[in-house]
Amino acid sequence: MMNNQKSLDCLFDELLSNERIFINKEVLRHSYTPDQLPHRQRQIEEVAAILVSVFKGETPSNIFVYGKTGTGKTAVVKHIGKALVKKIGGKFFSKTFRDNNIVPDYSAVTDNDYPVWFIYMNCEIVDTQYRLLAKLGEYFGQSIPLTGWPTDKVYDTFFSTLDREKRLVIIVLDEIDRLLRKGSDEVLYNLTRVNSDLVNARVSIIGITNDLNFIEFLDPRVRSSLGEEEIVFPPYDAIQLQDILTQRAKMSCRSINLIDTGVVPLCSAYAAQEHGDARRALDLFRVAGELAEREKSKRITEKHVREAKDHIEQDRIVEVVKTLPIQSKLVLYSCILLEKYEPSGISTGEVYTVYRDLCKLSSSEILTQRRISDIISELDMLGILNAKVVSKGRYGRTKEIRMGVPVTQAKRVLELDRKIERVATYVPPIQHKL
DNA sequence: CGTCCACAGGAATCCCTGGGTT
DNA sequence: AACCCAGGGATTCCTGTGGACG
Repeated sequence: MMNNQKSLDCLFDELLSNERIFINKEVLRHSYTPDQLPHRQRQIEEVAAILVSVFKGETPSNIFVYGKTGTGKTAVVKHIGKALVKKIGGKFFSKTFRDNNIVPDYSAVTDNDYPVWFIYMNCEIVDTQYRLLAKLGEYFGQSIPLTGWPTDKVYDTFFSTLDREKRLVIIVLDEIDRLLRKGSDEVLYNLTRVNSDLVNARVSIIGITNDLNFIEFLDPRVRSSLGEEEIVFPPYDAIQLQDILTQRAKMSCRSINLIDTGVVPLCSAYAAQEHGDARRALDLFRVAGELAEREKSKRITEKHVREAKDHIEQDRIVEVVKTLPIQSKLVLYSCILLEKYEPSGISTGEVYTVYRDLCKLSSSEILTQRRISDIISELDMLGILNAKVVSKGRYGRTKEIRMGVPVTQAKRVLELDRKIERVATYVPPIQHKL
């Protein structure tokens, strides 16, 4: 009978634990734009105040928006785009491109006086002048191949279709710094001064970036044009993050009671440490919830949040290392092998000699030291390595390289690669300190 | 105080891929 | 088929440099 009793309890337990915590995880995704944007009222008003000239039939000033990642820049701009289009009475349209990559559901056309277009572009994906112009051209119904044409032809086609009728085009360039990176600020220059050549159409640009130094590297002419209006998004503090997270948590969970009281504050505190990144807070919360569900826990607890914090970092490392090109893997592996002997920092030269041996052993192509130097810098930017330029006086200048992630873990992931596996038995020549 | 190491890192160029036009 | 074009990775050639050593 005791047995019976127990199994009945278990039955309920099981039923209860089968009920999931989340009912809608969508709202926790980065791509989701909520209707309410807490603690961004001021920024919304600022942007709106500039764009209001649309209603007076004027061309709004160009806007430059900057702030760290996860401070709501993109969300605010999209939000306003939506509101703007709604107000004018336009209809949202979405368009699937041939590469069916971007479906901009917040771009819009109205038929009031003349059409207003609100176009959102993420320059992380559309990151060269050719691609940007081609993409813009596509919006206006031009069919431009993904590659092949000379750029000036792409520009001309874009320009002439744009100017075919009277219209106002607001172009949002998110992650605009990507366009500058490696190369041409030509597009920006052309786009910012396109108005002087246009007869019918008008263009205004909203540039978004999280790179605060970005402006300094801009061509002065572009800078002054793009920065007609500047709007700064300060990082959220822990309290503000709590508000944001609470709002989303309510939407995503079956019941707010499934969340321990410490959970939201803890997520927010962690995120606040990382320059107030709201995305981070959302990620932490989502992963914590997923972990809770996985272990059939009825509630999300602070323990889950702490686990989530590790989990996210681990996942990132595994993902990044796993998808590295083979040359980068070989370089990283060289660093790992050397790290044992020189934990205080490895030099580029040392890495290169080991790397060369590894290449021979795995019959890979040997790249030049110049290139390896760049690869090391790339790994540094990914946070997998820490490379600092130091001068050792009489003994030259070099990068002092350390591991940026746990060695054993990185090693394990690298050795999943067949080519790396083949060189796993290699032992670097013994280094001696001076 | 000047030298000189061991590279850093910029610039021009090449090579290759995927796609165009004639 | 012959030739042009953009863009990304790589090479070649190069000038620049912080500071310990002598």
